[in-house]
Amino acid sequence: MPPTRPGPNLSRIATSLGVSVATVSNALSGKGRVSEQLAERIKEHAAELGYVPSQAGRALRTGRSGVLGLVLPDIANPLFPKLAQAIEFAATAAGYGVLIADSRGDVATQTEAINRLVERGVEGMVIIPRRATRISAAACPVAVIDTASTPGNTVAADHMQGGWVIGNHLAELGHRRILIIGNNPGSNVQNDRVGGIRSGLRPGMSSATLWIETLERQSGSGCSLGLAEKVREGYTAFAALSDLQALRALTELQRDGIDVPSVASVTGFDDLIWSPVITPSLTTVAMDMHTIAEIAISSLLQTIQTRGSREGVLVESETDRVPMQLIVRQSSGPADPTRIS
Amino acid sequence: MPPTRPGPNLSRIATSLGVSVATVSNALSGKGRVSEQLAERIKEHAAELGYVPSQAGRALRTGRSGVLGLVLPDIANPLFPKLAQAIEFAATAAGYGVLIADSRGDVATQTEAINRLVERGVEGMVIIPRRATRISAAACPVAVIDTASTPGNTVAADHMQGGWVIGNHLAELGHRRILIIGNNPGSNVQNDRVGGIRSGLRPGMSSATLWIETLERQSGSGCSLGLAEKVREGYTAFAALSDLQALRALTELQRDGIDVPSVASVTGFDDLIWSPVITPSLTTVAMDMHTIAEIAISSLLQTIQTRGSREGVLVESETDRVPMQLIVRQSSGPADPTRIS
DNA sequence: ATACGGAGATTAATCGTTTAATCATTGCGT
DNA sequence: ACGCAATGATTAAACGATTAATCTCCGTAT
Repeated sequence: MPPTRPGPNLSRIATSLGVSVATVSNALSGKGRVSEQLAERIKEHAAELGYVPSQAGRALRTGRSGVLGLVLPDIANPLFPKLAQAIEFAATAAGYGVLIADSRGDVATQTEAINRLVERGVEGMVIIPRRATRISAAACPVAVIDTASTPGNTVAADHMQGGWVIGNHLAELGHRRILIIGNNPGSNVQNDRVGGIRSGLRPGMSSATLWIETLERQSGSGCSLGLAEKVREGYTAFAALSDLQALRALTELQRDGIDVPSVASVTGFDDLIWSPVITPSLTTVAMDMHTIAEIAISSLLQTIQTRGSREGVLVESETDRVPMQLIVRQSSGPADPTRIS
Repeated sequence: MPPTRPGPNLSRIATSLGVSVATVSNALSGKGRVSEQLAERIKEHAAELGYVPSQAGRALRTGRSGVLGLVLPDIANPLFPKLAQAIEFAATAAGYGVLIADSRGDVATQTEAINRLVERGVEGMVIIPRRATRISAAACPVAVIDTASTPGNTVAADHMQGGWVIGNHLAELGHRRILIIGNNPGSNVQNDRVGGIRSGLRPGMSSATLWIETLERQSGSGCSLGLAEKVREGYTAFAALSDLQALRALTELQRDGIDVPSVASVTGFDDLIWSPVITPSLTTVAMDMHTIAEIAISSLLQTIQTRGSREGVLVESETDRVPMQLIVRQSSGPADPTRIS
């Protein structure tokens, strides 16, 4: 009982016009030798019938599914919407579909998710690895988006440079003591950002780093970061490694009656959805997701074309880091001259 | 030049074991009549060779692609990660893959995105419609997740009840004047929430509604909401229709030196990522994404099974609204007795 | 002895598309 | 006229999996 498919197919168009299937295929794809008029007639008729080619049939014949996989091991990451959108856009522009797979943070599930994608016949995939998990080559070309210092990284924002931009920005505003607020010391991205920030500081400036996960392991999750105390100690700027942590810092400061930015400046990373709308709006650096996705997809597709879609390769690209852009808003300002030591 | 596919297929296994393809297929699917021992041998050998069935071949023959579509017309919505995760989880559990499509807010693009999914052979799709766009039945079963008052809605959080819970919560805290803060008056979801909140208020309480988009059209985007003034007017509670607006309200109040919650309470909707970590942490109501996704997927699959995957139907489910759950945190508290009129 | 039944396997058709190979027709140069 | 090439179309063979139909034994009942 082969299920009778209702949609028109090549053969239906063919018999209906009294020509052969091959001719119809050629006419629609513009590949073989078909006369102008006939090709035109065929196209018209196909459109009339609302013909949509069966991806299944095509995939079977050509071995190309026209689908890429997107693996998100850390889907809770709030920058995911932008990323997914950019990837989907780039893939769609190239005529590909995007199959998502989520591993909910679990490494075993990640492997399984990758396998599922392979079974579904993806020609390649884009992986945003969860914290420093090493991607063992899958059964197809893989593009990794993480950070330049991650081995096997294909392309990513230039987190170092982004850090530098922030460090430099705070330096120019006259800040001397900077507290860097990160989430997890095991993250390659966050470490690169820390390094970047430090490289942007001037002689005479000092910085310390506060890791929230470490703190919360002692004081419980959702605990105070003790920033008011830090302010008393002389810190005038808080450079968070993500807008989420920046938000946490900002609200804590405000709650404790410390004005931002007149008393202390706060900066973030990634330009997440809330950054423009909070008060004060958040100074941050944005990744150029569009370009990153573009590069990831195009080098992925190039690898697929040259080496086939069944070989497990880590895709490389000429441009492996894309500059981040500083967005100055209201949360950063000149250091209070009365408070700098 | 049919590209030679490297992976083992049924026929390779068959010849390698000296049996027929059909037998191998039967053994692996457990369908036909194959002796115990032979079936065992075949399975072993298949596993050894790392056989993965070609979805293309299977899809072509059976007409079932094993793939569902997820249409997100407003992918920038920060609740997307949770949603995508829940949908992907439910679909994976049912043995389906999830193809995403984004229409970037554009209605024309939305139609095109739906068509692309159909071309890719999805058996059905889940659509989260952008603001009140009516989903004209596509060429396959469609489950809509929006709100109960949307015609054609399959399942959604019970936004009315969620609103009621918030209204009731504020009433119990002794608030009298409530300002409801929404984004867009054209959103079904937001309107249901407004109605819900009002229904939770007690006699003697009053509420007004502030639509941010309307305000921004006059005063420019990112403008102040003028909440300090509202506080002076006697409002003691601000009920935002989304955590994003709640965050905006909260930071604006704090910036203006108004303490939350001792002077004014703030509540949100959706329990977005930042709600637990800001200071004060945000009182909100959460959607049960897991259950919603579960219901959407299972009724979608049921429709596909009974009516086939080529008929454009709006899927219905017995349970069309899933209760929301109040999460009381620090941003809401008793109304200041000296300030209630 | 013959027919029957059933288990265990194979044959072959089919899904829809692509494409190399082939065939038929016509025009054109010598 | 005859061969040759170009053009326009057809034939047929895949791709890989599924499945209805068929075939082959072999044991057993009539």
